[in-house]
Amino acid sequence: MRFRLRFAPSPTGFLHVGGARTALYNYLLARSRGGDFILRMEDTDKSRSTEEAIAAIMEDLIWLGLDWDEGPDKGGPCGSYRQTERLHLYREAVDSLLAQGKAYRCFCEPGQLAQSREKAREGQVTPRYDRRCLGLSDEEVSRLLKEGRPWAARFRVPEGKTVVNDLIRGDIEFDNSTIEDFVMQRRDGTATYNLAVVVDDIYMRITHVLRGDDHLSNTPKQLLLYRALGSEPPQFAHLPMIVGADGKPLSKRHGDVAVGRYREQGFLPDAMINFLALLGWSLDDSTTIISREDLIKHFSLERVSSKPATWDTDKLIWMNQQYIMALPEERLEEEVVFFLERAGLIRGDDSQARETLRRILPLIRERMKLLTDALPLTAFFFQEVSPEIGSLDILRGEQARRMLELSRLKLTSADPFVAPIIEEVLRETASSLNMKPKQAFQPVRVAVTGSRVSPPLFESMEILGKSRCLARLDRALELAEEVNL
RNA sequence: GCCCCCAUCGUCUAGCGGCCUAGGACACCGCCCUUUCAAGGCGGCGGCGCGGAUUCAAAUUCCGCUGGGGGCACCA
Repeated sequence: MRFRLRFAPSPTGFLHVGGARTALYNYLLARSRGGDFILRMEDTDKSRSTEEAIAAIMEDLIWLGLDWDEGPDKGGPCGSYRQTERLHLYREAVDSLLAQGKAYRCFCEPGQLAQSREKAREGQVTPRYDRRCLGLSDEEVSRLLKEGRPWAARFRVPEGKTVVNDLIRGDIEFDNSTIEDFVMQRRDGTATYNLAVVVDDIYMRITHVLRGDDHLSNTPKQLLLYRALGSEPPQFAHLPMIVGADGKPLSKRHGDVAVGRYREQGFLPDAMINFLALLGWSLDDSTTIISREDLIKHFSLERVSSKPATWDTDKLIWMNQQYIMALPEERLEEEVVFFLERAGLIRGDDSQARETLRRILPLIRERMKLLTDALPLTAFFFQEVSPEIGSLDILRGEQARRMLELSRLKLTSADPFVAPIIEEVLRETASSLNMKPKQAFQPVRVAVTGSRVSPPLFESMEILGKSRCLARLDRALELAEEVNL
């Protein structure tokens, strides 16, 4: 049997990291078994679903490298991949269930139902539909229908027990008496989530459903529906939720939850995938960095944890740094150019700037945790600097002034103006002034880079070039004058 | 109130009865290297929620408790 899995988000917002992990696990299982990965939009909630959200979700999935075989944008053999375009299928299912007596029409007013539900809650009683419309006679039903009274279709939950055979948790038994006759079709004729997923998954021949834990208690309802519709249900696996530090489901309160936000902050998709994969799954007792290929090769449900995982941005950051350090030169350049260009520091088609950047990259790559870290580390190459407020005091004092003055003078005759020579000159200067290297180089660093934290000084100076270095030393000298007043 | 899930260092986890004086990674703290910051090296801190039971032997099995979470919609 060919594995067919799907990711079915409701397009009411951006792709959430939890959703991304669900998508990833579905993707990995499909790919590891040579199956299909399908994208389907659960947009039956018309009031909250938007086209922008559909586009945004697809964009984020593409960024993550989770490509699908069938989906709203590329179609496929199983009809439309948006629920709003499959309404007729749900209607047919309801009609058939109605005809078989496995479902019935409910004419109750939603408002009234909500009211009695409230009352039940207050009375600390389990709220459940009282099946009052199940008792309606055929005559009454046709009379109400003739009157044009709106109705919803409820599924008639049979007696007995329903067991969910979860691939991660094992068998979970539910007593059907704890399940109410749920609505499958609203009075406006649209299908409800439980009906729509089941019909779609049957129709799309989905073999495995991997989804969040929060759907576990919906599963028996869906199992009942499969049975009533005469279909073999897929295999289910409920993934533990991703939670915040307080153990509550991850939400905006905990920080960024939108995949797009991580992209903007300079995270690499590969790092994100690696991190997400390990949030609930492990290969063995020691693997932390694992490639997509290996993920596909080794992913299995048996090694998925059943315990909720806490989102840990620190670990994601560390992982991102690992990926930045391992990125091939050209790739790193591309990624960094994107951010530098966006910040207005360079133009992507400026070949001279690109050349400079290529020389800087080796100096900064192990200093970057995020791609955006390249900005403060490279800005001084592309624009004039004025020492930050916090660094001004480095220029203060007689020692600093003399170091700047002397090195300015000696550097004039440094030829060629390359790192080893620059270093030699500066070290000699420092020792002639009886200064420790650390103490002596900081003023120079601030003068040249504008900051007390920078890429390696001598190499940076070489790349910057002699004239600009001398000019910056001059400026710093002037500044030092002012600071000392 | 009812149903369901979960429980190893602060965090992600390994562990599927003896290999565990519980292993790895992140974070944290030292030290080394060092022109700043990183990177790197070395070392350290730190955990089986509690109580029963089974067994020669339990982190590992069973039961109870406690704690956390999810669900109980004409939302998905």
